[in-house]
Amino acid sequence: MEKIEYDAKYFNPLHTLDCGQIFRFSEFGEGYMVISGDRAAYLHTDGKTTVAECDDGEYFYNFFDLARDYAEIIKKAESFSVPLLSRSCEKCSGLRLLNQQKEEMIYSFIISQNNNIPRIKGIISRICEGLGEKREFMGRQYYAFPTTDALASADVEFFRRAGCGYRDVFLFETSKKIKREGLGGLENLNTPDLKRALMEYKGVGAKVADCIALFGFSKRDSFPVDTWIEKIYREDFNGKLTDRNKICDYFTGLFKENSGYIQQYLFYGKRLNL
DNA sequence: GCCCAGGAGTGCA
DNA sequence: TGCACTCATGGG
Repeated sequence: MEKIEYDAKYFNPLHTLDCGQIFRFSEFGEGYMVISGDRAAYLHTDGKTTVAECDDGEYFYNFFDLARDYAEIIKKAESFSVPLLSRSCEKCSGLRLLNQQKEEMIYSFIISQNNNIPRIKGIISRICEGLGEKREFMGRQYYAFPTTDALASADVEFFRRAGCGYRDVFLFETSKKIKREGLGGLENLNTPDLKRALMEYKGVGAKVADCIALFGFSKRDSFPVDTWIEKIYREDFNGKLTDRNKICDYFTGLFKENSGYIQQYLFYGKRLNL
């Protein structure tokens, strides 16, 4: 077991896990058990130091984005002098963006469309239980995210039974496309090209593509626009546009390479009613 | 019963 | 291109 320690001011387990970027975690011990792909980690903090315990330290060091200097990002974010953003930076400075698994993000965010977070978590969990390998971590059982082949072997009814609703066909077709083509063609694309390529998947529109690019491909110049961001745009930026694509262009033009980080601070801050 | 949830596909003007 | 309609499902 490896142990990673980090200053809690810039690594808060709750804020990092609860902000809507990840759906596979649960309360465990004094903190949380976090699952990514087929790996697990135990994340906890005493308020001074945050600790991640895991079998693969290198993987989770990257997963938790620990090479990135968040003090720098927050300083930049506060320079925009947007009250909501500054309040969020102050209270949620420990929110880190995760570097997650590409395939897992594609499925997760297709499921997320027109859906709520508790239900999304339940659906993903049932898909993993149905098709993923059983594993154990620190005495607790969990299921790995299914392999490409396992997902492609499932029929439409499997996804329906997992509670996906009308998204069952999207997931079914996505599984076939990934098995057929792999994800290699999505490597080394710039963000606009990646976004276009992701939107070739059924059930992936602009917003979902931005989430996959941001969390799965570490494209921090992405800025997903959902119902909450629309609300923030109107109420906190006095914006008048209604077209989500144009709202996205507005924010990425403003925040540039820090768009993704700032989007999360805004999104989470608004949801916490800061 | 209603409305909403980290929206997107489809058809029609 | 723009816009309305529809799509399961669970929670408040």
